[in-house]
Amino acid sequence: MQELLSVFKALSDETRLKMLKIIGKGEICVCDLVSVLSVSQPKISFHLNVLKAAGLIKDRKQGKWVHYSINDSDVFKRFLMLSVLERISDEEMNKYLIRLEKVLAVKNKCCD
Amino acid sequence: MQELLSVFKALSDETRLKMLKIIGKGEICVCDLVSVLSVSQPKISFHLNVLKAAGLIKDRKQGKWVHYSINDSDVFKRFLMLSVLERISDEEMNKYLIRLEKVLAVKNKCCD
DNA sequence: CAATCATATCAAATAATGTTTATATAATAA
DNA sequence: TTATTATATAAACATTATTTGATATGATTG
Repeated sequence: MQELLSVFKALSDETRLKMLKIIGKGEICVCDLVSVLSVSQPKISFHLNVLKAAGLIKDRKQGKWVHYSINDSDVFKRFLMLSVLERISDEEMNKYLIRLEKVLAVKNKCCD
Repeated sequence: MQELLSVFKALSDETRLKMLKIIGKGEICVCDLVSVLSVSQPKISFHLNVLKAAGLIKDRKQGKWVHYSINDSDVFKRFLMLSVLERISDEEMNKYLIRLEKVLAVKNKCCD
């Protein structure tokens, strides 16, 4: 039951759902998440930890950077997340998705 | 997004998951939930409220009693709950399920 | 009607989570 | 090696959620 609880707790926060929505678009590093969502870096790190502890995302270290992506090793969690992301309209994420586009376009600034 | 959050928040508490597991066995009144889970009545009422506000359960008043049951009007929520209940082993619920049997057997004590 | 029972609600106490600010670490670049 | 960059962590603080104990409400029974 505790593992299940950790997954629901991880999904019980607006910032984390937004983060998942962004991470769901593709692997992304911490600094890019920070600028896309424009929240403080320690805050992002804190929430990344919660999501990772719940097994929803995984990380990959590369030099100074840490890239996070959806952890698809567990079918139930993956299904849960996808059905969730589907339920968050792109409309209410628009602001962030636009910034994501920009960040991905200017990929030289960070993470490469 | 807020509605989705309310569902996950509702599912983020051990007492509430246990309650859902019991309610999932069939409609049950507050006093029976209290004795099956042996937690205080205001606590049960509080959590019933959270579950109901999230649209996971519904109530039915009958005289002094209020009977709660799974709200199956929303397919996604229902699916979510069922897949959750499936993941909580009957083993870790055994203690409560035994008490539930007893309560249902002596149905005259309460709720009829 | 008075007493009792089932449930809800409220305020206060407590516990759990999230946020901020400052600092640490580890990799890289100068 | 020193400076810089990306990320993590820790301590203090703020916010939110849960629990408790007391009381209210509304139905029922005697």
